Amino acid sequence: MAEATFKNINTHAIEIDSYLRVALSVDCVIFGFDEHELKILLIRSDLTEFKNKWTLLGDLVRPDEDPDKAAYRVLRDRTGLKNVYLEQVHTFGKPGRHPAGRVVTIAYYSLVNIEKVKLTTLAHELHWHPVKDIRQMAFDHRQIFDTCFQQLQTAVLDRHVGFGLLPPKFSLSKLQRVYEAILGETLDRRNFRKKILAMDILEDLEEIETNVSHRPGKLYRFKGRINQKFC
Amino acid sequence: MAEATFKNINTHAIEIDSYLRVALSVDCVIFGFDEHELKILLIRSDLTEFKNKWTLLGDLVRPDEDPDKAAYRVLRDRTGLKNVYLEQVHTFGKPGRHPAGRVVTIAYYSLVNIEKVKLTTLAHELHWHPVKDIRQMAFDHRQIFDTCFQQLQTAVLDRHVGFGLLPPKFSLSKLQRVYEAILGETLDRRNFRKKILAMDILEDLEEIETNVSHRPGKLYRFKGRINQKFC
DNA sequence: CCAAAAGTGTTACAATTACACCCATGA
DNA sequence: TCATGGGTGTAATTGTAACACTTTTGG
Repeated sequence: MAEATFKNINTHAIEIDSYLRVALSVDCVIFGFDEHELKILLIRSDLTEFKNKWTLLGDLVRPDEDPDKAAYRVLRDRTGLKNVYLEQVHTFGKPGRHPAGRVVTIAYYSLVNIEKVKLTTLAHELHWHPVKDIRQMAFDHRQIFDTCFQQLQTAVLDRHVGFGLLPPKFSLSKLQRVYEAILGETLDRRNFRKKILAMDILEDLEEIETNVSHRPGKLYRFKGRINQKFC
Repeated sequence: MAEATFKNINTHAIEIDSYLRVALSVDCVIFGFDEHELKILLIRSDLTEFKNKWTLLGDLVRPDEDPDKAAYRVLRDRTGLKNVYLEQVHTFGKPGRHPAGRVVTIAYYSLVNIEKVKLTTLAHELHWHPVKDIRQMAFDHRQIFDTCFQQLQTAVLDRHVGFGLLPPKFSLSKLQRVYEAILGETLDRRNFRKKILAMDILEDLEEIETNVSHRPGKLYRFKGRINQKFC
């Protein structure tokens, strides 16, 4: 079992043979919030193994590209957006997970303001899918989605990342709907407002909604960054 | 910017050129608990760039090896242990992080019962370091350690993973010392006991400590698995 | 004036914190 | 008998959960 010494990459200068290398990709679960519903952005695969199955947006990480940057690149290319919330979640690397050979993928989720997303191309039926309708997906993407969605549910309570799904100005009701969509449960309006306002993370813009056929809500802005992980 | 279509690995059958491949490693932050202190297992690097700096235990992931399995392999080879708590934390892949070229590493932390660890070889001064003494490390290993330690601090409260550091039978005081060592703060004894016992995750073994020069504590066993992620 | 959603406080309950004395053992 | 850590309960505080009516707007 244990030999006298281990030669490895942390302790010794070692040649990394080509056969030891793997392809590295990033896959992004891009969440958007459409009035009342959480959605993710998907395209169809053309691979014979997964013909017509839905897949996440991803790409190979380029030589000398930081994986985080690669994920931002995918987002920018697909949504036109630059300043979005992005968080690395988990790396999936089971052998056989990809028909093209050994492809290890780093999964990210990101939160975008869906109104700002201009889908510049609808190639491969790129479009938004309600989270509640997600069934089978290509590769292990269903598992990746599940992991990312769980992470989002934790993060919205712990770190209040939900603001990433909203425009800069929003009413408390919109914010509540975001929390409800992510958590999949309804929340008490008074308790929600109390809690959020007590956190002192919102700035009252002294403005109200317009063109709503009911009493307009006050508008707020999220103070500071959602967390340190912006690009 | 956005082209009409993107050819990528999720949608098209693509040749993965060799230059797109990277070396993939795993690095393990192996935590042990030595009476009153949290420690991690480190060795010294021989690489000229990091001569005599401390490094985590890691290795290249083998062709067709599941990264999780690779992490278990590293643990088994270095500690002789098989059934340990292991959790993937984050993947670090900044270009330039490793002098051998493009090496992307998946970081794990693991929790072992330090009494069971027989360091079969002391090559490269393999030994336990108090967490509080950790300073500089080779590569980006200091950052990896910080990330894993933070994760552990969250996990011990959320998922009570701390049991992984203890032998099967332990007293409540030992358990409390584990929590205190991980969190870096002292806890109230009565409140701690109340909380842990209320969770109904401990089995009273109807045994007591022996050979202690004070009133012996009752021994308990952790019911069920720490979480689903055992090997 | 009707429909729709905004705004607002109080009370009950649960969880957390703070805190001090006696007990069992080995030396 | 002394030193050491084990074992135990209660009261105060804080946080969470439940709950209903009035207001403002557009149609």
